[in-house]
Amino acid sequence: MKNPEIAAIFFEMADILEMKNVDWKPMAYRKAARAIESLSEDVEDIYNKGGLKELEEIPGVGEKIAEKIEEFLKTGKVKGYEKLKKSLPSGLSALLEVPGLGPKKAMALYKKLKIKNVKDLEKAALKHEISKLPLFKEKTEENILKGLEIFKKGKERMPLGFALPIAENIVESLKKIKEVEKISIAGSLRRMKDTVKDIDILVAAENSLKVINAFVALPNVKSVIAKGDTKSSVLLKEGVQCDLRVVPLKSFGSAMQYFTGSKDHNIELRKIAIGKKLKLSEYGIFDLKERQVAGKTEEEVYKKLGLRYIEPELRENTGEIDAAKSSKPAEFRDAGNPKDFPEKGKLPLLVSNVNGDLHCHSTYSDGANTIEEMALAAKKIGYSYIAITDHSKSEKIANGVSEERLLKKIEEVKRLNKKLKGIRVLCGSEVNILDDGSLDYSDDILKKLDIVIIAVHSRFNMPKEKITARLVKSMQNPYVNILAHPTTRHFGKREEMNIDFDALFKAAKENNVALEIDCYPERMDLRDTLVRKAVEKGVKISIGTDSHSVSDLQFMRLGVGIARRGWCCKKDIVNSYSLKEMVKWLKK
DNA sequence: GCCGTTTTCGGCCCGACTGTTTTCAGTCG
Repeated sequence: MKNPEIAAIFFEMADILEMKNVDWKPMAYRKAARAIESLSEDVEDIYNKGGLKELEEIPGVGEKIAEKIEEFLKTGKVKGYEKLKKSLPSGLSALLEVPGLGPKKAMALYKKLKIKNVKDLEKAALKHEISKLPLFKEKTEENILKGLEIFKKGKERMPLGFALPIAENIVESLKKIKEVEKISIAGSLRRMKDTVKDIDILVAAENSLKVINAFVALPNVKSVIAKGDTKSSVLLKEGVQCDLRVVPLKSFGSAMQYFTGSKDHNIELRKIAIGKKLKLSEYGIFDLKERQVAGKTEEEVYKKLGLRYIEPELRENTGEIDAAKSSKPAEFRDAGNPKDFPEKGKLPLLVSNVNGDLHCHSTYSDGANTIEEMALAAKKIGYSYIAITDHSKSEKIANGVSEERLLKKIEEVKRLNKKLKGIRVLCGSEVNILDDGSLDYSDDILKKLDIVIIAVHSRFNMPKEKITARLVKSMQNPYVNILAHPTTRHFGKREEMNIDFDALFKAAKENNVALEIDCYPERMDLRDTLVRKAVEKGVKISIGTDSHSVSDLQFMRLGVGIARRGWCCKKDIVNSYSLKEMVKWLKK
């Protein structure tokens, strides 16, 4: 997968061009980079399929950028990029990643103080050399030091599952202020992106200053980055930045729309507004005479632009705006006709909840709670069923279950199902996929289980053909129901395995094996864009929490968010089935 | 450099905060 590498080149080209004071090109390169970054398909596959023409189908990629991609794929280099890089010292463009430093200041620092990288910058700031410059005073120097702190901390994005509770706590605290009329999480957090750079919170209030003052005084605020009349940014002790914005109630809808993003989605909406001789901003939709014609609710904003309401998870400018132009209501994806859905010009009616959890551990392997405790917790959530899928025998480090203990577990689950009312325990296992694609238990054992999940837990770095063949073979076993965390990525630890996804999806469909969205915050695997591709091909998805304790069961909402970002309807998600439908599906 | 139901040329989203300024440039989201 060369997409991240290619996107990085274009991002850096944009940075360098910006420092050289070139207009518009940086914007163009960044737009293309963002588009390439969020593609589910490998750019190389796209090129092999249809050459330059096919590359130009990527939004933001035109003739010139397509040629550069071709050049990279053929030679591993982009001459234009090498030339740009040589024109400035290496490391200089990294200065732009320091909050508060943009192209202008970075260039001035380079020219006047020969600051070539982040290290030089820190040295100069600590020696108070920067404040001696004409354009930079003490305050600027202080801010650069603050920016350096954020730069060091904020290099990695925070997983959604960590950021969401932090944001919810802040919302709960601010709700107690009587001036707060409305409050909501916005930004990529509201769009349920798997990782976030910061936390955005929006408040409707007349007296904005009271709210801002309360915000910066919250106990988990480490330092204040900016504080104005309607807007403030702070660094939280948890190591993530949090932005608060306060608007009047009459603008709350358009502000929600604006601060939810994504950036590309918003730009498209503003273009639509201009086409209708309107202006869209966070304060509302305005006509030529600056009269507000919409903005109190988000629904109103989309309606005024001639669009159906678009769920936050879909707002990535990847076809949702065209789909929302249709007069047709959103619809369930038709499971019998996957090729044509979602029908062009139609929004999907997104999945919103599930009936059970199909990936959980108990004290039989490495879980913290007994099967009964897990079952009762699932019942409390309102589920109809829960699958207890402990590790198989070769997963020694996680107390993998021997055949003998597995037979005992089957008996225990039978007893429990007689005792428990209102929840059905499915006895299963998360079975290791061995190097050659065979499974860790014999078929004789597997057929005794209610549900079989399979997963890779070793040898992640096989070449593409080998890992793909391994996965395909494992899915061909007739007792297998779900492939868990298909790519085995782990934020900050492990990249996705090198898989031929077309082959994977084909095998999943042919063998009626669901692909899992593992909800563990560091995994979130399968990722959103691949989920979308999978369901477009008619592959079923299972959302599993991979719970190792009762409290982990709450991760389900994270996986549901990813499913929604993957345009999943109820019919695409196997654990939205009723117990009866589930039992039928498990029989294959 | 990209893009087109006003355009193949001439546009390119819009507004807040900060610092060093007496009206604005730079940066951010």
